[in-house]
Amino acid sequence: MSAEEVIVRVALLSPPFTELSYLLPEYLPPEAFFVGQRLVVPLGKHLRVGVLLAFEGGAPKSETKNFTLKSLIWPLDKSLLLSASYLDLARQIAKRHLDECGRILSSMLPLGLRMPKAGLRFFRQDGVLDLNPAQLAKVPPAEQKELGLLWLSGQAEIRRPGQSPLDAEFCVLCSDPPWPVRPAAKLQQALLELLFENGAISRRALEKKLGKGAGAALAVLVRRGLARIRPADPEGADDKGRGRGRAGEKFPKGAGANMPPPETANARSGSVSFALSPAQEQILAKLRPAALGGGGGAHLLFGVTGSGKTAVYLDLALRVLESGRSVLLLAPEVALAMKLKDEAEAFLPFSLLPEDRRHFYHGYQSPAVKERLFRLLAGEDAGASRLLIGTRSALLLPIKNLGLIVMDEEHDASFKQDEGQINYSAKEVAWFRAHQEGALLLLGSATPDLKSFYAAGEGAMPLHVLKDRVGGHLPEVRFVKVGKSLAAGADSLPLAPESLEALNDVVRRGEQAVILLNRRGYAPVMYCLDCGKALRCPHCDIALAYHKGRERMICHYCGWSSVFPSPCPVCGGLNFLPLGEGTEKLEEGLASQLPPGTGILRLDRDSARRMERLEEILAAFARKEAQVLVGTQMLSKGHHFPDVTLAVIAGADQGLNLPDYRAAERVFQLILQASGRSGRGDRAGLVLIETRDPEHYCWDYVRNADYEGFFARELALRKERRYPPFVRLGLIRISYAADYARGAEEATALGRSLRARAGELGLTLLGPAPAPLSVLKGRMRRHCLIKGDDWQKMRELYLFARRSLRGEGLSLRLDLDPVNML
DNA sequence: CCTATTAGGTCC
DNA sequence: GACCTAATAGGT
Repeated sequence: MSAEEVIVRVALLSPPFTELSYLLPEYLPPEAFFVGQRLVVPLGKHLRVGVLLAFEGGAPKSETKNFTLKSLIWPLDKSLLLSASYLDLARQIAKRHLDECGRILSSMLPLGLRMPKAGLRFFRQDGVLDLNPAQLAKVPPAEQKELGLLWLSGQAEIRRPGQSPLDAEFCVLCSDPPWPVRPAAKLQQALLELLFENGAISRRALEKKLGKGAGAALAVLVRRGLARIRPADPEGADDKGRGRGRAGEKFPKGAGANMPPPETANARSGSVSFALSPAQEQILAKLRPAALGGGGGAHLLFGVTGSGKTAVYLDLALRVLESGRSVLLLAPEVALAMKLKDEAEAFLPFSLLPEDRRHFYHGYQSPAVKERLFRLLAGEDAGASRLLIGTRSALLLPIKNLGLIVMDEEHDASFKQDEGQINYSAKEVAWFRAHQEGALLLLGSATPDLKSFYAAGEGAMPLHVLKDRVGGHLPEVRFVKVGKSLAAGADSLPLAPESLEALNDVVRRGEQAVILLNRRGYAPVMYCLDCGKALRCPHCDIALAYHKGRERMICHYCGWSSVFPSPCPVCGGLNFLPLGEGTEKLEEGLASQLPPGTGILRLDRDSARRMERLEEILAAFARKEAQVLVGTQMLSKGHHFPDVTLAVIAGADQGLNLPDYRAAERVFQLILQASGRSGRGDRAGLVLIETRDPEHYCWDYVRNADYEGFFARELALRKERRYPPFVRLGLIRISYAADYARGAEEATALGRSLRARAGELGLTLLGPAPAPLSVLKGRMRRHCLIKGDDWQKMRELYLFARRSLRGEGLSLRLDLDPVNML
């Protein structure tokens, strides 16, 4: 076999995400390639980006394969971007979830790094030659050879896309619904809805989604000030240049207002002091050596709201940075990450850490910004210490030389990714990263995940407790029984009379209140009075929620929406009755029940889809432009409003009856977090919890903010019912097209054979039962719940399930330790 | 008998 | 995911 025939293994970064083998092209020597390099490869008629995973040593086993190998086209990296440890991370996750490495990598990388859109520029004697990968593939061999030489001698560069104005220009929404456009302007409507749902989008993507003519519609919207076109990369190289679109920079001053401005911190750089309490000192005495020793491992910090966990994080961060290693601080939400950033900025001396080594990262940032930071961190030599603050996705950046990872609010469900097809958890990535780097992983929460707290109790990880609130008092908690207003009509009171009274008092005293209702929209159900049916999503077996502001009926599970009002699809009737209430209706109803002129703001995914709007709302409330803030669980987390003295939690029971073994834990965490919003200043706080079932065991512990009591009680229940942390839980999700007649039968048959196999493996298998959301996005869904004590056995069972499928129309997914049981 | 539609498998 | 192929249904 000729020596030139080198074969490489490549993981594709777009569907089908499989690993495939390619020959190296003749025009480049093997030395031009390395593991971790991104490559343009041909697949069928198209080009894809793949990552070089390995060089396949031996000669091709041609007799076993009935296809001819193709050569890859061209490398996309000149220097190492995806390090061995980065690939290892992806491979580990892939292995644990029985997924393709390529799919995992693709979910980890910024958009620009997965696209074969790059342009290659060659510097020849006679001038510059620009080629895209497709053109490159068609260049005659002799010339390819010449280009190969140019590449090797450094006379070539890879140009990122963005040349075309279609890619460089992003459309962004700059107004909120309802939009003043003619109902007949279908395209404009669709465009606005698209921007509302997806955020900023490039013009190319826009034209692809909405077809030709989208450009004209966009022009109209821009002219009318409803949308705007901005560069793909608003945080351009000249960082200070344009203030407008820079997401992260103008966070409400309210959040960090009690902190000294950065200049102050800078001035006293040498001896930074955050007056630490004895309790904090005591904990730090143990954590500092753990963080500085380089031994890695995870620690749990359990500290009630307001006990000063942040001070502990920042002190540790400071020490680790001083020791020359990098620090990653994670919060479950952008707004919280920003708050953390403000606090860090005030606390950490600039002399220790200049601007260019502090980074902020979150999902709202544009792909170009994400890619720039990715490249910056990947190109870094291990050495410089950096501070990176952000949300869960920041974990996927290739930051080197990590000494500390902090996950604040570690119990938060948003740390487990659940969108789309990927379901790995940030915590698992954090564990692995910490292990790789010998970094300390610090999990902090006022209401730790039961599993974490249990693990700590079992000695699996050290536990540190901060018991005392520094400043502020525990709020008083009262329960308000809501009666049988269930059948009452649309004009019933928005809240229980007792809550309204307390709310009025607070407003009259000039203080502030937050009201939490975990249901967005105006009304969760809309009945047709003519045929008595509720409006339903055509793809899911779910009632559509009425969103008054957007003038639409929306499916909260798949996002499908239709214009409202329009005739009932069943009977054509035009008389409707909205039933139940969401944040929109609550906001509206409150206006008439409070003193005239009372400011009411609403914070939920509808009102704060655009990040600028989220900031505006929080800032306006912090400036006391409104007395009442109504919102979903978005506002339960961590925001600090000193003048809030009342928190009303409406519909507190909703969560309790969900078909999920953690229902009580979630409600407990949510309410404790939310009640932490009340009475953080020097005035006493009051928390009112509206419930139909004041007897529920959960409330006893909520009343006294007794996490440990709740923990003990809940743990006993879990043990009795065989749920985590006493067993491990897995879910095999079975789905099939809704019109596939044999689906139910085949699922049952599969379940039968799985049960037998599960027995052999020592696992318990329940189901397949219809999933709680049994029809979603036009697919029937069933679940098999697996209980056992061995993840590997569950993987085996899943593999068995895949193998035993014989062309049935079923599709399967494995979800280990599911967060979402619906 | 011919064309439009769809299900299923493959891409290296 | 996007494409190709074969198999099918429906239409003239």
